[in-house]
Amino acid sequence: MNRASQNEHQAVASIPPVSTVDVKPDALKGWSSLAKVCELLRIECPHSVADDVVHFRHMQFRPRQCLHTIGQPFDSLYVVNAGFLKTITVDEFGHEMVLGFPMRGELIGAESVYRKQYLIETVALSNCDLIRIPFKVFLSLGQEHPALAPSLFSMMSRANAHQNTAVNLLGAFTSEARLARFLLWMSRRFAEMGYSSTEFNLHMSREEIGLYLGSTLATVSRAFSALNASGLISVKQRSVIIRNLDGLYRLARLTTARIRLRQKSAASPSLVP
Amino acid sequence: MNRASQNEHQAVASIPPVSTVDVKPDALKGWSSLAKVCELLRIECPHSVADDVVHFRHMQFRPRQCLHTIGQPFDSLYVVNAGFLKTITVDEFGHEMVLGFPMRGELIGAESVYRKQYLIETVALSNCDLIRIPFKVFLSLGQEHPALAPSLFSMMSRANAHQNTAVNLLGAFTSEARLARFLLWMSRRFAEMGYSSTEFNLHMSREEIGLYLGSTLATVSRAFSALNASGLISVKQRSVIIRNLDGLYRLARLTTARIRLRQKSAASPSLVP
DNA sequence: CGCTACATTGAGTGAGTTCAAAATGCGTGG
DNA sequence: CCACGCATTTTGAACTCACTCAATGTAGCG
Repeated sequence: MNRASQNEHQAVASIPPVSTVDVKPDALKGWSSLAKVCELLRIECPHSVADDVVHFRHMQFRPRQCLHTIGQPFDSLYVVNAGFLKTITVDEFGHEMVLGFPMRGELIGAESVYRKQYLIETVALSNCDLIRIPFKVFLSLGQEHPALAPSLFSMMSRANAHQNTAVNLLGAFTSEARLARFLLWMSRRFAEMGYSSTEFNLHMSREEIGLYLGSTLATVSRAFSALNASGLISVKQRSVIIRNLDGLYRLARLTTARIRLRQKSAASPSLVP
Repeated sequence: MNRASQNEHQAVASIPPVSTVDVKPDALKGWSSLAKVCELLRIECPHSVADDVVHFRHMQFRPRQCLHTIGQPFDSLYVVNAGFLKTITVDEFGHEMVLGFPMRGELIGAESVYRKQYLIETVALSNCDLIRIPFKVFLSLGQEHPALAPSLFSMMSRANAHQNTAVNLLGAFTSEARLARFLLWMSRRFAEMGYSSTEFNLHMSREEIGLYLGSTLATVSRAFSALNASGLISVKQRSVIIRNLDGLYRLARLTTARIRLRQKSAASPSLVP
């Protein structure tokens, strides 16, 4: 229930270096127990295996580093312990699409199991600390600890469900509504991680957001400016402060064009137009 | 090869004509072996369990019938043996989104495992014959037949990967290019099912396609008309004949100038040197 | 203090949405 | 068999949002 880390907003603009938020202390241990992994993924970990001898190796990545590229043989899943990443795919004629932005507690690689090769490319957007789960170990866990099997399937399922929520973002037609939904969704995810739900740093560029939301760099930037001008958020570079949650919700629910920032004065009465 | 079935439109819940196309003969048996299910899903089925005593029950649905609604307790996965369906979700504001169109050989429900309740609503678009896999049985399979476990995870993974391919369709292309991609994708799926890849019946309405592709009924209809007029396809209501596959491909790769996002990964060598 | 990335903003245009009317197909019932 | 009604689809006309191109502004880094 802690509302940790108010430390980024203005701070981010001025103080760039290795944030203590991005790399938690315990990431430095180098190994994590199964219980820790389960906790990260928010799935049940039967007591019978809680003190298991199996431990998982941590791996650190720096911005722009790739975990894996498309076509590479699949061997491991990853669980994000700290940091921010993006997953992308390149279609049959070289068009790049952004599929998601994995964060703490999320599983990477679930879609690549069945083909035995990675279908996506995963790139670190910040310093990252990931827990590597060799798929062989993953399988053996299910064998040796029957009580754990349901959780393993839950892991896979959650990754799938996550994709669906992402699709929901695209349901809004106007760029501003899509961005509003995106921000609300990010807000929720930051809250789940124990960070502030109103002040956070998006670690991706405008272009990456655009590719994710199905629009362009310029449009995303304009949408940010519009939300900023209407007082719903404050945005400076990649750090965002949500000023008016209800207003954002109202905007996010708009599926259709027609009325947009016509209601901006209603959204923030404090700001005189 | 069997043509697409023109046999159903809005065959209401009054007439249950069992189509010989949509419901294959062997679907009438009522039960399927594990081997059959694996074959449908195109995953390996170890010989050791091929003659297993476990059998799965078939269920028939008629157009507009729901398999399950959102929030209902999750208990079973389904594998499509015959027929066409849609999966939808309703976001927090009541807006409906179409997530996919499951067809023969696809798994339904993978995203709902971890919450123990269905996150989606699945609706039959035609007469359907589905194989029900109670999740308890699914779990016990992994326990009793270790050799099968990898395949079970593959099933989950495939459902996930499927979602990703779907996202690819939504790239910021023109409506005609999106529709072209959609048709090519459907063509491939029909081919995989053993049907004609050039003549088939889309069982969904223009509106459902629109909700899936992120545009509107009218735009989808116009795109159909344009493709029809250009001779790439012939379309009459929901039945489509692909006349010029190469032309469709050319159109599908056509992008309203969306390029770039140059990748310069610091560590792993990327696809393009 | 440059350099290079990224972000903001402007102007013009085309594509897609909206609203609305007409047309088509299909089932029902006269 | 045809007339009618309903649902879906097609098409038209106006509007406007978002894309493209391009210039300017702002960080961050050597």
